[in-house]
Amino acid sequence: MRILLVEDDAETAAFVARGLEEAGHVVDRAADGQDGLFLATGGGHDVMVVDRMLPKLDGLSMVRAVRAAGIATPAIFLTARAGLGDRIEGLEAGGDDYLAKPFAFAELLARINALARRPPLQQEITVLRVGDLEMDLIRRSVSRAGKRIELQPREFRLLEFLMRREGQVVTRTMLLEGVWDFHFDPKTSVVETHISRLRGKVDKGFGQELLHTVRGAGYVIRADG
Amino acid sequence: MRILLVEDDAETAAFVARGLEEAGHVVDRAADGQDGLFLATGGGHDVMVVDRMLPKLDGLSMVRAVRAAGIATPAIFLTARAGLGDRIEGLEAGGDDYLAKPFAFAELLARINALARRPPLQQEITVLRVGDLEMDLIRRSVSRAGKRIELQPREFRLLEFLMRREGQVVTRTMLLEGVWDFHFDPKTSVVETHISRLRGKVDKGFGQELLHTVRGAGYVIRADG
DNA sequence: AAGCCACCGTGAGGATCCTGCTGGTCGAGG
DNA sequence: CCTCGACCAGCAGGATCCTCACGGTGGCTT
Repeated sequence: MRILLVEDDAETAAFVARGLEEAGHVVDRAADGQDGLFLATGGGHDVMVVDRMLPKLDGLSMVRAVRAAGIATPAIFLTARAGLGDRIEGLEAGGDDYLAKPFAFAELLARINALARRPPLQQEITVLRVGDLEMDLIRRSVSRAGKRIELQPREFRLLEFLMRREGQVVTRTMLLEGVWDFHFDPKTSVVETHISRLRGKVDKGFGQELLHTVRGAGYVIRADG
Repeated sequence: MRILLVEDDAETAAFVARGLEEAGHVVDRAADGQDGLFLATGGGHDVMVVDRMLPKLDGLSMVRAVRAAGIATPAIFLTARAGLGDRIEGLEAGGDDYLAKPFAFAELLARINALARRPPLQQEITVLRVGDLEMDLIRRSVSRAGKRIELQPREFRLLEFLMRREGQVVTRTMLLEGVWDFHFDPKTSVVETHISRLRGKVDKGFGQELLHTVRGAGYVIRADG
C-alpha cells in the first residue's frame, strides 16, 4: 500500500514512516502542506496521514485543497489537541479519521487498514502461489515443493512484487519504482543482480524454471512453459 | 503509441525514454526546445512530454509555438518547481497536465494514457484477436489455438502492428516507420526477413495462414481466406 | 565503543541472445 | 520464358543480460 505522510516534525515523521515501512507499505513523505498538496494531487496514494499543524499550509487547508482538486484519497489527521471541535473541523475539511498525539502506532495502522477498506484480516490474501512456489505474507516465509527457502528482505519484496503479477511482464522501471522506490535509473545492474540471487534460491535445483526474462522488456514469473 | 520527449537532462531523458519503450511506446527525443518544436510540428505524436526548462527555447514557449502551428498534440510538462502559479502558466500555454520532479514513473504513464483519451484501465484493449490467434498486450504473450508462441521483441511489435490493422494492407513504409522507427528506406530486406520469421512461428504448422503478402503493396493479416 | 557480520549495491567480464544484412533461390505475373 | 519482387537460411556485430567478487553500511553483540 502506498501512503503519503505529511508531518513537519522530523522525529515523528521518521518514527511513523519506519513503522509503516516495516508493515510493508511504501511511504512518501512531505514536511509541509505545500509539498504535501503536490504529492497528493499526484494521486496514487491509498491513504494520507496528515499533521494538522504544518508550515506553509496547515493540514486542514491542505486536505481541503486536495479534495478541491478532485482527489478522494482517504485522510487521517494527526493532532496534538483532541477536542471534539477539532474533530468536527477535520471531518468537515474532508478528513476521514482523527488521531490525537501521542498515539499508539498500532492504532494508526489499524485505522489505515480500515480506511483502505480492507477486510480486516478476514478475506485478506496472505498466501501467494505460483506453481509449486508458495509465499506466506504473514509468516514472511517462502517455500517451493514443500522445501523452505530463506530470502533476504529485498529478495522477498522482489519476489512478492513478481508473484502479485503472475504472468504479467514486469518492466525494470516498474521494479525500480515498486521494489526499490527509485524514481531514476541507477545505471547499474541492481535488478539483474537480485534476479540472479533470487533464481539461485528459487529456481536452481528445481526442475521447472519460474522466473523468465523477457529481453528488452523485463521479467515474468510463470508456472507453465 | 508515439510519444515525443523533450528533455535536456540526459539522465532523466534516458530513464523516461526507457520506461516508455518498455511499456511498448515509440519515443522520439529532443534535447532542446528548438529541436522539440521541429519534431512536434512534424506531427504524428500522440502525446508530448516536455521539460519546462530547456535550452534555446523553454518548454512553455515551445508548446505555445506548437499550438500556434495548429498542432493539438496533448502536452505534459515536467518541472523541478512545484508552485501553483507554474501550473497555471503551463495550462495557459496549452499544456494539458503537469508533473513535478521527482515523479513516479507509473504516474507519468497513467497520465499519458489519460491524455491520449484512452478508456481508463477498465475498458482498455489488452487482447487482440485475429482468427484463433491471440495477443495479450499486458502479459506480452501470444498464442494460437491455445498454444503458446514465443516472440522476440521486434517480432512482437510487428505482429501487434499488423493485428491492430486487421484486414488492412500495411505497406512496407508504414511498417518501417511504425515498427522500426526508420524514416528512410534501409534498402535491405529487414521487413521481409521478419515477416518470414513471424510466419515460421505464427503460421507454420497451423492449417490456415493468417499473414498474407500483397505483391507490390505490403502485407495483411486476416482470418478468412 | 569496538568489532563482527549480514545485507546490498557496484562494476567488470563474459555468456547469450537478438537482429539486420547478404546472397542465393523461388515463384508470380507478364 | 523472362524479370522482378519476395522469401529465407546463415552469419556476425552488438546489445542485453548473467554472474561473481568486492566493499560499504548499518545493525547487533560483546
